[in-house]
Amino acid sequence: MNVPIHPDVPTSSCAGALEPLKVACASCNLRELCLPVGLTPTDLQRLDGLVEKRRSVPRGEHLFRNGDRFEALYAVRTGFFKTCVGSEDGRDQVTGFQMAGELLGLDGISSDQHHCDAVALEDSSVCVIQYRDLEELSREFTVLQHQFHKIMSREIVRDHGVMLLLGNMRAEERLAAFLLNLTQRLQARGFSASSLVLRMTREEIGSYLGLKLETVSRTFSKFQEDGVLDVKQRQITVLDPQALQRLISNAAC
Amino acid sequence: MNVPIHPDVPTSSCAGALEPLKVACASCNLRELCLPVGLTPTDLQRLDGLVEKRRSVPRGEHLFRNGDRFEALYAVRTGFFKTCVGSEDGRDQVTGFQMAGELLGLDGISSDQHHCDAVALEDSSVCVIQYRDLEELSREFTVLQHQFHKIMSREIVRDHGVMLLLGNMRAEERLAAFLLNLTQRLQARGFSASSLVLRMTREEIGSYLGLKLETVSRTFSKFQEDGVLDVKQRQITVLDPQALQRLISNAAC
DNA sequence: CGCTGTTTTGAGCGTCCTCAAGAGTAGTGG
DNA sequence: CCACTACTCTTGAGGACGCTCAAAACAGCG
Repeated sequence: MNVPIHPDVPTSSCAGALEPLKVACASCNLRELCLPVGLTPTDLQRLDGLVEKRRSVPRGEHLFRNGDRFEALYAVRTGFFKTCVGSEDGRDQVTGFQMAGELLGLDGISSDQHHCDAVALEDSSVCVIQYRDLEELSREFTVLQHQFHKIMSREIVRDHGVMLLLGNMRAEERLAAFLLNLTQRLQARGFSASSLVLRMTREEIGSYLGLKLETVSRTFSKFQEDGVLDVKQRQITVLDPQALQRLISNAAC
Repeated sequence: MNVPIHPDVPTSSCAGALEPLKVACASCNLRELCLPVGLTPTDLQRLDGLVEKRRSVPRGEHLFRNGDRFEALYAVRTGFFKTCVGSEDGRDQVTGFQMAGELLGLDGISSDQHHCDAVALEDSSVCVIQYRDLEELSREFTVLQHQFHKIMSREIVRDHGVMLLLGNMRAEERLAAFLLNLTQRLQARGFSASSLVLRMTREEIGSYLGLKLETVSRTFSKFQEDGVLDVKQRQITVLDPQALQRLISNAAC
């Protein structure tokens, strides 16, 4: 388990059942990371109708699949997801890992059907946001509209960063960038920046980074030899974060 | 020059000066590819205020740069662009090539500043769409709002496709996918599907595909030897499009 | 405890990169 | 019109990085 520093951040242990429980964004402790960033408390009240229900997704299950009809976006409440796209000939590529407060399903807007699979990597729960409702409400709330656009744009910027990684970096640099990104996001959620538990396999990391699982494993081992990491299976301790940073900054040297 | 089949599609030859000429989307022959897809002619009339001016960008010049304040989106009217992101240590990655009817600048919404460079690869002209105006109008026109969301989502889906390419494909497959994508987009704009002129260097293609320019050149040569392409510098003729298709479908075999 | 899936590690190989030279093309100015 | 320069593209030879194939160690779970 990743150790929560802020005790009010939800952990997997409080994953709810799949009842359509009314959950107000106003009282959600993820509101500073999630869709309603920037909304005033009074706006938030009126937003209650938007997130009408939760859905829990057990580890290994799909939240949605490539080809599914698109109707809703999903905000991760607890747990951890991966998204992946597949090529015509069966290979697949992990396109991202999503944690609490992050949005899933944006790919579906383009043609009213999903273009990737979303799979829970641990027992998870999401808030279901009907896209029609979001469109309607964002016509009324300028702040919500703007925030939604920002989230989509941020996803585009993120994807461009991944392209840079896949197109230009070597194995060590890719893994370093991946780990730094993970720790930063965990830190923003109140977890330790130096100790983390990977929710995904070496193969999934490899798929995301454009590497084979053996290469990922070897690179972890090398980081351990160099004293940069302590690796015990999926339990990772970052001993020298600056070494990771140097890898991706001085990469050309 | 790519040979227009539909004579009403604009070519570079009619690139305008930089006067703030009033250009109505209603009378633009790109309207079926561009932002106002799906709007009725009467809606289009009311949209006139949105695209208030054009801007022409000579070959080699920047439309915007990483770090520039974000204020507007740009719809390519004529010409051809590349976008690229740079890493901390100076390497850069081409993240896309944009042609007539495609939107530039979506990356800027995330933090009110641009996160990539946009460079004209030939003398080009763009329609300037003030983002504030677009937000405002899309609150009024549901169709416009939805179309805009679709365009952002499509960009995300496209980026995921590029990740798949960069993460899983080998050099020949990457170049085949690139060429098929280009010819399809040119075809949608009324150009030949078999004959095209590349607007970018081997190095830029390589950067986009995560390859070195020598590898791109070698792969072009191999395609020529195999009778799949005819390559005369940047003048490309696709002799066997199905062979390209097979490369990316049967890739694993 | 045995089964299964994940991870580690080794050895050999292939694809693409690096370095380098030369040919082709475009733009500039005499 | 032709040299001159700068840039782009092609092609070759050698090497490096990551992949493939394979086996064994390890962890999780019924």
